[in-house]
Amino acid sequence: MPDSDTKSPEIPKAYDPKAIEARWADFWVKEKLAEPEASSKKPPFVIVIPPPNVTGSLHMGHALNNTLQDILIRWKKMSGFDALWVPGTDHGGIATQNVVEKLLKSEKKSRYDLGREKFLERLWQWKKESGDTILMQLRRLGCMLDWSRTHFTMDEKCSQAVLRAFLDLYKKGWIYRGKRMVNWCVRCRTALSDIEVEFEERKDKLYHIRYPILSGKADGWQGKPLVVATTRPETLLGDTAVAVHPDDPRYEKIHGWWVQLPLVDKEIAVISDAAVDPKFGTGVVKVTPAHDPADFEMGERHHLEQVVVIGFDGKMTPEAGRYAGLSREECRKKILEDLEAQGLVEKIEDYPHSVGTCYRCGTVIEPLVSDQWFLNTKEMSKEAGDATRKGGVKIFPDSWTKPYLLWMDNLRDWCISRQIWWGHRIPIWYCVPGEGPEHPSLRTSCPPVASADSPGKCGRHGDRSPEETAGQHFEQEPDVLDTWFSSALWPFSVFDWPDPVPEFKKYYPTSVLVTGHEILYLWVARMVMFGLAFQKKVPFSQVFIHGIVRDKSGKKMSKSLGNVVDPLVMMEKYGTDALRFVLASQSVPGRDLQISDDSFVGARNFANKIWNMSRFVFMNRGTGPASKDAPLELCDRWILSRFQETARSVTGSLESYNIAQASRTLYQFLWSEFCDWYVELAKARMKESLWILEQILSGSLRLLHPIMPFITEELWRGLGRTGSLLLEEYPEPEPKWMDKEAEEQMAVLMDVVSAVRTVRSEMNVPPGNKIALVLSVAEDSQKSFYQEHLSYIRHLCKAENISIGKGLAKPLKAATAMVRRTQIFVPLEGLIDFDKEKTRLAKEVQGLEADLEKLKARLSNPDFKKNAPVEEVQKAEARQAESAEKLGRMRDLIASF
RNA sequence: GGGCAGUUAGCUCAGCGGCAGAGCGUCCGCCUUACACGCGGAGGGUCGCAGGUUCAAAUCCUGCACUGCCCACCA
Repeated sequence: MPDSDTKSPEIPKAYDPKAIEARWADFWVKEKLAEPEASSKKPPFVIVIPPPNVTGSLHMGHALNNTLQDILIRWKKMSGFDALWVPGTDHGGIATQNVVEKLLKSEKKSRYDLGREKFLERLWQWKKESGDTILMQLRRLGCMLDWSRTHFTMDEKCSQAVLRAFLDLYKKGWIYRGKRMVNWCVRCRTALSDIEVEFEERKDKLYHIRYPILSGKADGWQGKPLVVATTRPETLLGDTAVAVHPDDPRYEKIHGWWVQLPLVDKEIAVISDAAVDPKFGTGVVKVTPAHDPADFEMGERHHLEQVVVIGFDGKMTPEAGRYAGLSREECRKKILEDLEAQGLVEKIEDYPHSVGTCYRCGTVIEPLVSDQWFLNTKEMSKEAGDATRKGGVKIFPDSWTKPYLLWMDNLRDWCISRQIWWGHRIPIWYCVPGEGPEHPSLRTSCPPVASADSPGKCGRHGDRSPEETAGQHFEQEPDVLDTWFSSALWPFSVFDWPDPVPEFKKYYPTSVLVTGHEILYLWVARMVMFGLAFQKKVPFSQVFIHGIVRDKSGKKMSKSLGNVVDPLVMMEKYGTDALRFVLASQSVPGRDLQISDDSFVGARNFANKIWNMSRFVFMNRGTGPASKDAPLELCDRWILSRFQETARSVTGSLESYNIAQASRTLYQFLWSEFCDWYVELAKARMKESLWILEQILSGSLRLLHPIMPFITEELWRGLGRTGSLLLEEYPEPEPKWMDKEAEEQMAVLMDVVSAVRTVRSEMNVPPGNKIALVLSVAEDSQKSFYQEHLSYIRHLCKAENISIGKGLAKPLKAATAMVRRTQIFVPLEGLIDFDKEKTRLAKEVQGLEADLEKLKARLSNPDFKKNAPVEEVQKAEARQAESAEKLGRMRDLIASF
């Protein structure tokens, strides 16, 4: 018996991804297959990568995001498009600065110890190491990125784009500086925008605190304190009023009274404001204008004093008197102790509520008043919303359109300044006299100057004599821009705007943006706004939103939870194609992905199955030439038809971004149809089948290539082809090979074979034993059909001496007896009851016909078309077409019996 | 408080008007000359609950329950 391993020593029995992956990844780069053909007449298909932050290495979310993009790029390239995928990385603002600060911490240093310049040097050094790692890892994933266009959000070109964009917006008056309450992270020591705050549900306490009443002797209030409810007793030190709802009958007599602020020698007024919810707590609220956004606004309305008791470092300020220097948490504890001591705590309730935290470090946000730069997005967001409503930006799945528009329509001004050092320094210059407060704006009375370079003079001092302006110099705004500012320019900064490369016209707007829903507002919405503002065109016409990678139990993967599945480890262990297949086959539109270590085994096995199926074909090529001219018989017609249907379905799924469906269709076809049935049948008639085997294999490799590029390239070579699959055409379904009759007939035979196998198994006939088979059919007319395909049944059931008769039905007991003589009797009457099937189908056809009649009547009614909403009419028409098509299919099916 | 998903086999999930499915796990039998990372077979389901529409509902509509996510100045 010839051993297959000695027969083809160069093809190992088990697929070993490691042996080939690096080779192909290099090949694609070396052959410049990812570079577009700008001068070709092919229509462009362009994706710009969501640039990973340079914070470390590739995680599963990156692997998913980039696998999906690569699938689209490869598919479109094979489908005749001029495909371009632009790579790059993001400086990542706070996220990256935090990473380096953590490194410094291990050296027991802070960024202030190093100073701005030295600290930035460290960051650039880190960027160099981390950024290139990520790009290399993307290459290992197989990503067909055009590396010659790699950008970094802080490189020279992107910085030019940021500068230009800032100055344009500043000139329009949309960027302004203002003293506002912002979300302050006391750990990162910077302001954050509203969407950079993440709310976290916490089991907290609601403290009811007594504020003694000082004035008034109206009925019922003698000696009683006013009780306020708060979750933050420590802010009491900054209270400048208490408030009630104007129409609250319980408190209508006490408006304008005075109460004693506990622990502080201070009297504060009772004000009335409609923002107070009478149903909350006691209906009385303490007002701390310096430390709560709602109170801040209330303070503005009532001209209340702002008493800052918590500083930018999260510690109590000197204003907090004897509590100064304590942290927020310590202060709360101390305050409560002191209040208890004075009997001023009425009660403490459990109170679950959500607390704002920093999206980068998780520290509880402190609302603080500070000077910040803001971008008024009113006009931009309106334009962006309208563009989306008009269909200029289509979001898949559509369920995200509504929340996206809701956000866009309710935008408040964007706080774009950050008090960190890593990022684009704001191009504003102040003309200042000399030493003084830290921030240059506090040292000058001159208006700030927006400029690309350090300006030589400001508007006010420009025409004065040098003596008058002695000591005057210019200092740049120390703040940097929110990292998402440069991200919002990404779709055109990668093409070197404001001095774009010549092919910019062809490649902008891009085709599709592929991203997870967690940055829909943070990034996608802002790209649309900036695209319209600076290019007058939306940056992409489609947005493909994929899910978030979660662990086995549905939790988000995070280092702190220790539930991360590292894509690099999985690639190493199971192969990159297996990783890609897992991610692809789990990417159901609108759903998050749940991935665990063992998700990969199935995908690895699938790769191995394809490997061995191909190996089988290769082995048989050696036995003789494939005969193109062998007449096609049923199983050939069947598999050819199934292949066309598979190609049709896969393309359709890809077009609607249903990557999971495309992957599963291919899996099902290759394993359960091609391998399990056709390849088995082919063994009995290799000479006649070889050509079809090769055809289907070659087509399948092409169909599968975008999802599993490595193994398919390797097998393509094994098939004796040269070049890359990327240069081959993506299979299109050919109607001439569609064969409903063959599919129906094969389905019947497959059912028969299954039935026989079941009986064999139930009767404990060893798989190796041949059996004699008696098939009992319902009608004489069916005999010829089975007779004609006896060889299939013989081969797949290991049967010989098959006899077919009509009405041979006997109880299964009889079959048992017969098995002893290795004869199996299989009644087919019950298995495939043609009459019953026909009746069922006839009923369905009747239903469809009735439905169609009704629709027709409705649509031909002129009143309906006139009065019904447009969508209603369209829906009816669509349903009519659908039903008609289905009816046709049904009738064909019945006819095939 | 508002919005959006989800609830289908022991587990993870497809299906989304026309015969309830896959992978994994379980059980039985097989190293059948591509593959034991494999082959054949079996068992396993009131499709969350309650109504409604329909000739026909896991699928469409209404309500409810639970889970998750997003949004909101829950002091």
